[in-house]
Amino acid sequence: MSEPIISTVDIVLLIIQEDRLCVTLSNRDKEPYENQDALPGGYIHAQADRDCLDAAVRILQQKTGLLPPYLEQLKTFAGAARDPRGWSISVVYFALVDADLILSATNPGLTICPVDALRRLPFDHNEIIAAAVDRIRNKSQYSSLPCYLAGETFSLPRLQKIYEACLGETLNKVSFRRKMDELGVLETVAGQTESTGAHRPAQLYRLKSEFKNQLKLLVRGL
Amino acid sequence: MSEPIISTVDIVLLIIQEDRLCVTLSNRDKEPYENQDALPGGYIHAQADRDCLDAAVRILQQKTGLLPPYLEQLKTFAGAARDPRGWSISVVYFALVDADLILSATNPGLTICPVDALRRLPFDHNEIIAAAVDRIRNKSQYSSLPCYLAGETFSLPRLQKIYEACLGETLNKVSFRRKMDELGVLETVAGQTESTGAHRPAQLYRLKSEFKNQLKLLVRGL
DNA sequence: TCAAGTTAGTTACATTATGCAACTAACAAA
DNA sequence: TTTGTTAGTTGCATAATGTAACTAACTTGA
Repeated sequence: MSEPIISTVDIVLLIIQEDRLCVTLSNRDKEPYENQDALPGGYIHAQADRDCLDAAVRILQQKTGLLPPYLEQLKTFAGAARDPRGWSISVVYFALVDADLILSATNPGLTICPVDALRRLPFDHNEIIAAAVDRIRNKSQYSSLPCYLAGETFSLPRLQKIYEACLGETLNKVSFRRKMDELGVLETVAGQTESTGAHRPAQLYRLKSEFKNQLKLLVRGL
Repeated sequence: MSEPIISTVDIVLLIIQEDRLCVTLSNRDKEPYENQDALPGGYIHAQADRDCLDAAVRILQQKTGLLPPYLEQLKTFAGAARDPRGWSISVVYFALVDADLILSATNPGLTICPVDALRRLPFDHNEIIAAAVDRIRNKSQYSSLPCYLAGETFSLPRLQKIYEACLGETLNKVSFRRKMDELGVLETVAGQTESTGAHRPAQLYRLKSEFKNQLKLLVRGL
């Protein structure tokens, strides 16, 4: 039979702040590591949660008060050594959301930290965040994933900055615009604005409604 | 606190047989679904297994008697509805191995079945296998993953057939050979052989030793 | 011994994708 | 109305990819 194993869900909630990829940490209100910042997480409730995604949505709601437009299972971290309480399983999800939604929520226990400037975190949370960054970096190469880090509407120059933050490298402007065009997930919005200064204002775009909650992959032959 | 949750590991062991992608099923020796074919799996032993990978290796060894050259975590399937015993978590791995290794093992409880000709399986195992096929199809587009389905040595025409079985489409010969060359994971082996008929024999290749157990990804800019 | 059949592997070229530099456009501020 | 700054486009050089047609190496059978 199965031994008693601690079963939890943790969430890597990523946002863009000042053109940098950042993770949202939550101050722990219980032992172990009470009062330290760590990934938002919690126990799976076999009574309340129909599946893991349910648990992730519930926990995210409790800790941050929001339902992100993008939520995907990342990986499961398990073993005897990762939690002082003993053998544990953590099913980890990663979520993408517009930074403004978090900042406007003003949840007191939350901290935002750039993923490349993290200090040592409890459990194996540094390793988990590294896996999430790997995943988003990989998917950003051929998908519209980073769009979920932008708000409802955004300019292409801003979206390019977001892609660059995800990928950790600068991109060519013309190539980027061509690629977004051929992905076909964006549409212009009538009023253009985003006039942030003494220069030509940028056209605003939004995700086409049919892509509001899914990935469009660009399939490329071998 | 956490409720008691059944914690298991299941494995999608993929091989190529007659140029088709096939999955290895194991006859269940216990309830539920006793005597039916399903994915090889078993309970996590908190005492014996240091982590999930440990458990996967142990279970694979028990059920098939082999250690595959490639083993990667696929996804975790969990919920109240997937197992008649109640709320369960299954951390699923997928493994790739040369078909000859399985066929020579002659483990009596094993069945090989093409992934596109599966009947209804116990639990959510059809869904799990579909996820594994998705993953390998995706990774086959830009990595050397399918090489682990070939044996120690293989010809390029045979490797191309394997890639085609993984991707579910035919490939261009010249493009395929160019891509394998630029991936840089293969080396020729002196004696060429694989003369299977009245025609020119094919050069044999093998994975360079530094790639025997890892993926070489071709990074492609956005 | 040599022609026919079959698969392996290469070459040459057309087509498409990508990267870059230089351009024009649209605004604010002075 | 000139200047500075960012948005967006155009044209072209270079690189990647797909295709057809080739040559190479073998076995078999006349």
